[in-house]
Amino acid sequence: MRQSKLFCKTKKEGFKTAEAISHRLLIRGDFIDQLASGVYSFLPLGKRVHRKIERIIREEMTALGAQEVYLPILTPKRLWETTGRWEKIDPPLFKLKDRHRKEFGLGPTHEEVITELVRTRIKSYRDLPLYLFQIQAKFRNEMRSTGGLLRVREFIMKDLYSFDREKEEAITFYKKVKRAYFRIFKRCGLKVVCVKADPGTIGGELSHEFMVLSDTGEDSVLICSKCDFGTNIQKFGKKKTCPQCQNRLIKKNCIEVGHIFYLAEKYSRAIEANFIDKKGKKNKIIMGCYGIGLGRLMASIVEVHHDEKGIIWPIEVAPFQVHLIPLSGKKVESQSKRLYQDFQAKGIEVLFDDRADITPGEKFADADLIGIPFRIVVSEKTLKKDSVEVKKRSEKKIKLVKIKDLSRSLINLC
RNA sequence: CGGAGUGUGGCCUAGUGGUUUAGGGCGCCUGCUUUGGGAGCAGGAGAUCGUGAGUUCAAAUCUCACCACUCCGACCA
Repeated sequence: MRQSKLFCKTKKEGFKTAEAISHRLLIRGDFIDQLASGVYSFLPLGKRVHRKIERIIREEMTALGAQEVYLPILTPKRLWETTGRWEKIDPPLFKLKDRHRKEFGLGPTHEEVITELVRTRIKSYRDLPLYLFQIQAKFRNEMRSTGGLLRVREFIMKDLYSFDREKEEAITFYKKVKRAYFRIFKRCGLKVVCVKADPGTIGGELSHEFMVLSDTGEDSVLICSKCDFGTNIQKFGKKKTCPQCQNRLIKKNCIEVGHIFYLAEKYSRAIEANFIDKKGKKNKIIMGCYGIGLGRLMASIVEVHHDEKGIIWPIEVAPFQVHLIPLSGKKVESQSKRLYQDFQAKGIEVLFDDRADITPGEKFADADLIGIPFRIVVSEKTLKKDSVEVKKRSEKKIKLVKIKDLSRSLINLC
């Protein structure tokens, strides 16, 4: 992508009342634009990052044997009444009426919808287990939105739903999802703590939250200073030492990026989603549901990976892998164009700062703000040695690399 | 929903009743110059001072109402 064509206007100053660092940096870097409180547009850079996160999640879901579906956002009132959540769900539904005065809710989660879908076509134990997921918009009528993308009213969420024959099978899958979640967050460059949680209005018997440790977090957890133990503060009471290794527990702020629930029969009972087992007996389908908020995850990555100059994207979620920055000069121009084409041919995602009449300082400042992992500077100085400068966004040191060796070393790094 | 705060060109802001036909910086447009950390000079465009009502000879400035956004509480991915 040529930066001169990129729909992105970075700002030198963000708005001062925003508390969350991710909020300020994503706005300044023009990744997102706010339309209303808790309602955001994703601009090309932001959309690219979001798509990378989607890709990671989609891969991990597919690896679990789950199949992707699309479920409606506009959902009829009667479906919500089967579980009593038309009135009771918290945060409340966004409700609206059609021209015939029929009532609908904008889906904040899809247990009812998917259970209804599965009910009409799963009748036999032979059809189970079944795992379906969706990556789409959810609407939540929150009391208040906060911290940019950290808590919003419209957002893209991955929801996975599991349908099993019995508890043991369902719990085994639950554990598999838990491991998949750790992989997802790791690929996003995040260390998470998984803690036992309260099922809330989703309901069910067992649930775990995945927490990213970050000062901006609204939640807090107790983590062990030595081992990997972590727990919810309310659940743990006043104890000060780790039950696993007896070392000291520390309180940390955190952001909830994922939540998994073992639902058992809660929804299959209400919606009468049954199957016939081997012995010909009717049973309720055993369910689980597993959510990740993509925008919140994206903001959490920024909360963890940034410095005073801007964002430092982990390679797998970066909007581009390489930021190619030519300084002035005829030779520089032709050489960098060649590099740009070469990278594209090799499948390296590159943002080419071909903007004219922009001083080096401004290019560098933008590069630091946008946070692409590798920066390559081409200048008269470097070309005298048939080289370019390669700098990692996460490091201070700059390396001179011979142009003939460049593509190969980059492919290894990306 | 309760509490606190803010609202002045796209962004950051000065201005707290009267030479304010609202000032500056960034950004934008034109021309020249410049090119290793957000450049320089010259010229230019762009604002019903959140909205409405009121007080006053006079309102961006005071009063009231409404709206919007931010932050704290509760809830959540």
